[in-house]
Amino acid sequence: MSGSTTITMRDIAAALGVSVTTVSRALQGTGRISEEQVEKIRAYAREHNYFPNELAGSLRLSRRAPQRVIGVIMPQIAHYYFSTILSGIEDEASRQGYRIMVAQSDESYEREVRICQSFLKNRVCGVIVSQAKDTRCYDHFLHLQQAGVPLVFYDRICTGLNTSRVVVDDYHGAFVAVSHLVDTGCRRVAFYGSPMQLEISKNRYNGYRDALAQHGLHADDSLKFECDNRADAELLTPEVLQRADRPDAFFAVNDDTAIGILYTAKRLGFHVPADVSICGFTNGERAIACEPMLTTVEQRGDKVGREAVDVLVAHVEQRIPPDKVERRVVKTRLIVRGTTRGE
Amino acid sequence: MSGSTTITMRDIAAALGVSVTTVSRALQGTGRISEEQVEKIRAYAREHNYFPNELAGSLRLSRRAPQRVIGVIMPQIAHYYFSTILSGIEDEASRQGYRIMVAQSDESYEREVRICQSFLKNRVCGVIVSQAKDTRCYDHFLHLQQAGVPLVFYDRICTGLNTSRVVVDDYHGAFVAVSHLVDTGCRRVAFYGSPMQLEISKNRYNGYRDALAQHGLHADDSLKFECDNRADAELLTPEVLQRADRPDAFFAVNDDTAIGILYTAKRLGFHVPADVSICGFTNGERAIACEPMLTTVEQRGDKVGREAVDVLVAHVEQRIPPDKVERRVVKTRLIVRGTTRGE
DNA sequence: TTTGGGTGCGCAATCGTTTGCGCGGCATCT
DNA sequence: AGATGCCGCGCAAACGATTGCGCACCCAAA
Repeated sequence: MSGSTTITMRDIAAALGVSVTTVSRALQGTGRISEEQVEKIRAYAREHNYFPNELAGSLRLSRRAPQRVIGVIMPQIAHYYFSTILSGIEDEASRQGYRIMVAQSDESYEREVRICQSFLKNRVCGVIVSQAKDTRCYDHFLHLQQAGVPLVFYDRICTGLNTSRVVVDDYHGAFVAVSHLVDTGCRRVAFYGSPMQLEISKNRYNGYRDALAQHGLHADDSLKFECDNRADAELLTPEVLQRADRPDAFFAVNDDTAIGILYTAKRLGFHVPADVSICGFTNGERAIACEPMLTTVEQRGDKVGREAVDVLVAHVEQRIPPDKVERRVVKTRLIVRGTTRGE
Repeated sequence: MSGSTTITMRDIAAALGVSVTTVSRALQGTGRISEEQVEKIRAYAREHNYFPNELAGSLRLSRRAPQRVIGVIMPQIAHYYFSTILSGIEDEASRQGYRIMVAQSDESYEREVRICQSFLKNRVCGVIVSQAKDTRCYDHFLHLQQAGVPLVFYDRICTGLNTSRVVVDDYHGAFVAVSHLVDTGCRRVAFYGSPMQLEISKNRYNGYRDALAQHGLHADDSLKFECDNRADAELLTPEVLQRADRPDAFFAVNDDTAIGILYTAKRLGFHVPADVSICGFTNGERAIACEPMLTTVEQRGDKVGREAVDVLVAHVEQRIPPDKVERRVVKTRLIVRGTTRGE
């Protein structure tokens, strides 16, 4: 076969001596066409593996029904949490008959803007986005909205814009985790978090603080640190553990940081969890690769992705009006393992 | 603004009292239009943030130039190696001016077929795919080829089809890893691999066997096991280590399995690497989360992704004819860490 | 005054599909 | 026999953008 491009309805019509209209109606079963013709046309189409050109359809209907493609923007793809979210997005989108177009911003504002433009050009029907760290201006998101493209944020919410969003229950996750630490005998719990501008960090700190308060303890500011990766944790932890008023537990903003604390503590001769308890956040692959395995707050990325698609599709299909914002919260769950004492 | 859909050239033309043709030429700078008009039209377009409808363009040019969207099929997205590949794909595609449409087959043949159909409907210009484990029939891939859509396989190559492909150098990776084990004093190296139907497994086994042979050792069949995940490794390893002729080293097909061996060995009282050396394959997140850290063969997913896009785009842009297959191999590299003895 | 060339712009067709409307033929009812 | 209704099908417009062709105008040269 040298004919390398897909055939069109016109080709079928010509071959069978009927009009394009008849072919169209025969293929989609609408309209009054004789059984005989329908059979013949469908057979021919199957034979030459005809596929309708969605572009043409979407173009024609562009005013009424947009094409079923969702744009997805992520700061990075090769990252445990984001890749589980993406998996959830793909799964749910697929289930609802949508395809996804994916792009990573790489934490760059410029790339984010360019991605939005290309999504607009490609006529996606909606966009699911977690914004880049250095995004301060929201015009590109506004343009999408003005063009009638619904927007749903996840994980990193855009504080400057009031749109639908899906997040995990950071406050509750932190609250339960820290409660567990205190319940198992810890009295001085250190907090290793990201910069406080981030919603996530703020919420987790509040959960931490309130859990302590509920148990009659207070959050000691000298135990609150800005540290959210393993390398920094390995630099910071020795001095923290060598203080006279050293903590007997650590609550870290992610598993990576927690593992940095874990190995540093072990290297310094502390026993985990006998001397020091540690709790992370995420429950990624690493959490069960370390020794002892990490107690951590499970954050179901796949559910976040699914919910995001669900909200977005509801907007696209006008079951939720554009101006109404929907906020969904995915529950977190504490997974107790070896870095904290059993109850 | 209640006008929620993007404006078209017709809108601009109407507003400014010129023809659509003029607008088109003014915007893309082609044709003889007065400076004055060009300015006016561009200003208006910018003002109302006009974006060309790519669908219309692609439709018009469908016979000549396809739209710049690449379809990507993965068995699963939430997986370390695949997500790094996807990241590489996105990066390179973006750099070359393409967007990607991503779908996961979830290892299901039926889903794979449906994905191919929807890619055909959406008129992607090419497809990058790693096939599902239970795919035996290749018709859906053939349909893509017949429709003139170039195909590039990565990781899991389709043995029934002679297409362009990108793989990592499994043989060499295994050869170097096993050589390292022997060089550091190991004499009986066990092989934990996937079923031998898979190319990957076959190649890694051959590298293992030849490395032993080169050092005057021979591959003992009683040390070859079908075991490629942590749970199985934890079940299998105790009996292997309690044999009289037990191995003094393990070469595993992935990090997950290697970590299963590592912790099982430690639990049984063996010292790693003094008594038992272990080497994995992938160099994922887990490799540095375990203790001691894992010696492993680095497999650069991002490079695989980049190369795949590069080959595909060359096909799409006809720099490589459709019938010529291009095979690219991405180099692997041994990363020596704590589970093997230093040299 | 005619010819010629250049400039600024519009007409209309094209891509592949869907769909409102209408046309001719046949059967049925009055 | 004339009126009515249904059946099977085709015409043509529409979606948004691009482009070959040609029209009208102006200015200069003959």
